[in-house]
Amino acid sequence: MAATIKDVAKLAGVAVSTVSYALNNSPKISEETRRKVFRAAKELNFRPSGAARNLKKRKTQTIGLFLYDLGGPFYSQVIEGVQEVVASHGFNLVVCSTYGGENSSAHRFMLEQFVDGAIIMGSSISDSLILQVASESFPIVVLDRELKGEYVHNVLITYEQGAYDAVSHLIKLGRRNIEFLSGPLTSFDNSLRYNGYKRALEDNGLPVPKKISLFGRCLEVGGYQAAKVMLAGSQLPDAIFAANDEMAIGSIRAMSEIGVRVPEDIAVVGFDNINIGPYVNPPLTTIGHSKYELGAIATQLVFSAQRDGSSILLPTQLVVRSSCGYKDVF
Amino acid sequence: MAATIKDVAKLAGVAVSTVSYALNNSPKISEETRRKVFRAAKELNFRPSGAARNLKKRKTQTIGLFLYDLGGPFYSQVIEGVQEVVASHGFNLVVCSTYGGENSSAHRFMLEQFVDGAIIMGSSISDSLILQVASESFPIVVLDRELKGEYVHNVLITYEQGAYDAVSHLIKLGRRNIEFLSGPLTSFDNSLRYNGYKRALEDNGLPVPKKISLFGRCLEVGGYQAAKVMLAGSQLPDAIFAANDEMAIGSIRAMSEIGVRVPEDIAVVGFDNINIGPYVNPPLTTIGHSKYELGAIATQLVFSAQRDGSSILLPTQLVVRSSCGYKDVF
DNA sequence: CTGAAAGCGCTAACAT
DNA sequence: ATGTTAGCGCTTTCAG
Repeated sequence: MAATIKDVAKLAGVAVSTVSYALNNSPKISEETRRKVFRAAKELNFRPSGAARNLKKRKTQTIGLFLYDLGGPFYSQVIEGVQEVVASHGFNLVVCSTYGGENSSAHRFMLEQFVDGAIIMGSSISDSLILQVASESFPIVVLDRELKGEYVHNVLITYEQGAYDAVSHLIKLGRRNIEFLSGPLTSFDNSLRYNGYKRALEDNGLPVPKKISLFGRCLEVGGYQAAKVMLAGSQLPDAIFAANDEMAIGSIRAMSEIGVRVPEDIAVVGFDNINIGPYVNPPLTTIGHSKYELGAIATQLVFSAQRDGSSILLPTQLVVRSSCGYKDVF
Repeated sequence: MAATIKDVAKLAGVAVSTVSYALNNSPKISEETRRKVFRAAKELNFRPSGAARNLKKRKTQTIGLFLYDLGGPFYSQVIEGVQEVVASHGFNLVVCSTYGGENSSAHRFMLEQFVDGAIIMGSSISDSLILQVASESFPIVVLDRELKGEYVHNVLITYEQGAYDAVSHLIKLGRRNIEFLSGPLTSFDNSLRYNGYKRALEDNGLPVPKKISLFGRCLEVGGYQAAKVMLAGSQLPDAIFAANDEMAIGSIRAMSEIGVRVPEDIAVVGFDNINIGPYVNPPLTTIGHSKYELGAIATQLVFSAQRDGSSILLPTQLVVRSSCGYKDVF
């Protein structure tokens, strides 16, 4: 049985309240008593119970970051941004998966108020749940959807514009037959990217293909498979705009396997500017945005404790490498 | 003020214990009462307090995964392995950074028994802390060091052998002057890799360079910088064995910048087989090990609840791509 | 400066 | 099948 504050009090010959004060460095306690208490605590190998403290204080001093999939090249940088500012506030950060729906750790943590605030990315926590639990004592910021409510903030990225820029770039380079490698249709991000794609085509008087290629989640294999079937078609596009870099990379792999040259035969633009980008062959032209900043700003919003939900928009920028052709650099 | 179980009891016109039983689906409760309770709970927007439950039950049903840096291509797969088996036990998973030493979330969580078990990777949680807190009710598994104690388990990878294999591969391919791109000297993993390197050289009657290249943590830039200075030296090696893939990739970047050809002039082997490996140019020959399995097995060990610390050793294998030359494939 | 005591919200005997 | 009640370990008035 682990020692409690009571045991420490007994050993030190003081009251429990004194122990509590001493351990929390309250100025009320004399140096001598404090030392006695610390000695006793060490001797008993005392470790305070976080659960008891949380219960009493009705706070946990921790922020939750809830993501669908904890791996993923995209997330790692936003995690860093979050981590940094959470730590600077002296809070703890837990990152949990939303995988598993109702039974996911993230769900339980939200419901059971294990955290004092949350940053949510990915759609597997429902709007209604978020609105239900958000409150002054539990601010929430969502990263990839528009959701209005008290104590819920949004930080968004100009994905639509980014997609528009990507496709415009392709068009400027002379590509005319540009196909979209899509992520899940239910994804807000994905639809934004599709919209930008469509608008760029229309603004340039190009027809919008009704067919879009789609293979499950935005993973490398998804891009690979989608490209495989695209390549098996009768008429090849001269460019691909992928909903994200991983899919773009997958598509490049599929093409190189059958000898289609990138960018000579087919140009490729990705989205997100993940770390691998510069290393693939050819180095990937893509749309970048600051993932670190996304995390950091979101976290600041959590701490801002504003009742009125704000909505922050972060820019994207085209990052030119060579997967669209050497005219890329101009 | 959020509703408590007491409020629910009052509204439903039953005792608090009845509410508790009902909400926890105890069979003791009649269907009718259960429904009444659920209705009341819903009406009050009742959410149970995890803190109170944890305090009462002295368990949290959550496992902590403590890593130094939550991003990193290496970790993502081990996280997946952990996530999966934690979920299959119906537990929650929190992943926290050990960054910040004593004040890191990970530290606090260990100390304040926020989790029922921990998986620790990276050395910033001290051996003594681990031994201090490990117990029947708090099993710990460490992933990258040997540490014996009750309720502490190790899962290790045959890094030494992997390094041996990597360097032997290089030697078989005719390379004689092989340099080691080292990670932090304090790192257990790194020293294992160095030992394997050294042993392979010795077994083949090759001299062991006293110089090793070293630039901070095992990151891409570290490899880049280390390679830069190496390349500035008078006598170039004909091969590089990097302590991990990221450094290997960084070194390749440094070389391609000044026109040193890989593998013609200098062959490169990495370590860890991270996801990017196949995409860099040239595709990286490396030493692989199953990171998913590492996480999954570690987690099973947490749940095994054995008093005697066990130590599991996972194998590595050479994965041949083309950064060591086309004779690679044989 | 220190001690006594009242809970925080829940669970689980135990009693009915 | 349901109610009463005693804590879990801590913080924090309030008294001294």
